[in-house]
Amino acid sequence: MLKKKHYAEHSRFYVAIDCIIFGFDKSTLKVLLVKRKFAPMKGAWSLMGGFLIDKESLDEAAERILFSLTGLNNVYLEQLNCYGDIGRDPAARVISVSYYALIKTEDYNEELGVKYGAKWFELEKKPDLIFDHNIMIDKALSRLRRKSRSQPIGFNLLSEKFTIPQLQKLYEAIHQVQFDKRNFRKRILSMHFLEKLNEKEKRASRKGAFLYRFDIVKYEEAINSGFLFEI
Amino acid sequence: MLKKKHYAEHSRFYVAIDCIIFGFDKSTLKVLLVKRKFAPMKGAWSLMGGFLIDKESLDEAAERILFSLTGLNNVYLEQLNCYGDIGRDPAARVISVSYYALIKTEDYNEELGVKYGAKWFELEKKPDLIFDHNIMIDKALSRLRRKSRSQPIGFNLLSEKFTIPQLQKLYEAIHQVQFDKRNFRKRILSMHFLEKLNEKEKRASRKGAFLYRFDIVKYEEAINSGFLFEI
DNA sequence: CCAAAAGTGTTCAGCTTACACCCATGA
DNA sequence: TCATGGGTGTAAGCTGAACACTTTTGG
Repeated sequence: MLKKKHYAEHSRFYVAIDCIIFGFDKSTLKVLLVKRKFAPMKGAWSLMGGFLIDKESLDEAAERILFSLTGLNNVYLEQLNCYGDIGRDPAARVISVSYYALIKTEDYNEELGVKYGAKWFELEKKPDLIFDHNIMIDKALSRLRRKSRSQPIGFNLLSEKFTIPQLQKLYEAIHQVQFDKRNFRKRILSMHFLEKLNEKEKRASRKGAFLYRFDIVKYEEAINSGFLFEI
Repeated sequence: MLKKKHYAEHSRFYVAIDCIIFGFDKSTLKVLLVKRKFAPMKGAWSLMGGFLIDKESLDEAAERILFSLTGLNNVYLEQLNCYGDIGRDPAARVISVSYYALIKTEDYNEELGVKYGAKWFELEKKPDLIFDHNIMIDKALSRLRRKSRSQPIGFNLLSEKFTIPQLQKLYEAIHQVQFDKRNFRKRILSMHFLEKLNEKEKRASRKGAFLYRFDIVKYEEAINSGFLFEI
């Protein structure tokens, strides 16, 4: 069998997945980190990760690893980069594929994370991480910033129902800028894919703010008729 | 040794690199494909690829593989995605990392490519490729389109010296749109990082067009003082 | 002298930005 | 009644898009 011989000549490598898990809490963007449970760098802060197994694709591996920490399925999850420098993991040659996830912090079950020593960190206050995980987070943040401007992925970080001020705070946290609230509301509502509900959120103010819902059907319709999302 | 045990439990995988090599020829964007030399799918068209070896990083592997086909070093090369679906290569489980390269077709040595059966294809006229290589090209093209609008990577596809009409044709080929030549020239020259030379390119017209050179120093200066490249 | 590509300014519309005051409510 | 955040409209400046004629020169 020529083909088997051709493949068999080559080396094989451990392949791992590392997940950058973003969450949003009132007004700050956070990342979920875990305490590493085995050597090398045991006890250090790291991204949640795990090794690829034979019976799953990369995307499936990322879903499995995300689920094992958060208990969440059907989460926004996107592949980022592949890291393969020779010494990146001092214990063995490991090729690692990074994914980032956007989750609703309210859905995240604190209890489950305990066994991994998981903790949310504001991005500016995160500890130094093992290997190239700091770089992974930097790149994930760049991607989130870029992509959230041209695609409505930010909604994955909010609850189903949210107010316009909450949405504005989210974009301000992601992009580290301040927006004028009149202009922001005008821009977002002019896109006509937020459905206004007859409910108010009253935790943040005495007056209360109307709740909205992202209407994916209207969004798709708009996109198909040439509309461009842009924040 | 606990750590060794932990790693050794896991499977290892073949890791490959596939290169999407873009070139630009007068007015069309092209991709360089090769005839596959071994089973499975022997004789079919594919991207240039190769297996990762122990002593090199992913980037080094991509450089080596690109060099083996084109004889070129110091080429614009950027990692794209990682492909790991279970059946993507029917012969074995292979995790493949795609890279795209932007080369100057004038530098490419036709002779070297012969041994791989390499051939340039216009994107619309390319044959069907093996495995997921068609998807890899689609994604590479999306990335090239997006990135060439906000970063001056397009110049990697032109010779050192080029005319404004050549540059315009390049952007028209990448983005599949027509630009108004007055607006295009105005926009590109207002950025002040093209150096006008005292030479004319006279192959394309009787009048001849002035040659320009991309001045990376001026470009960096502009970027550092807040300028945003945008086409 | 003519064909073929290079080169050159201005105008208008639409979008982005800046900006200040009233409203509703719980404590 | 007052403090707090929610909600609203308009004007000015700027940017992007549309548009036509002259220049050069080899054949």
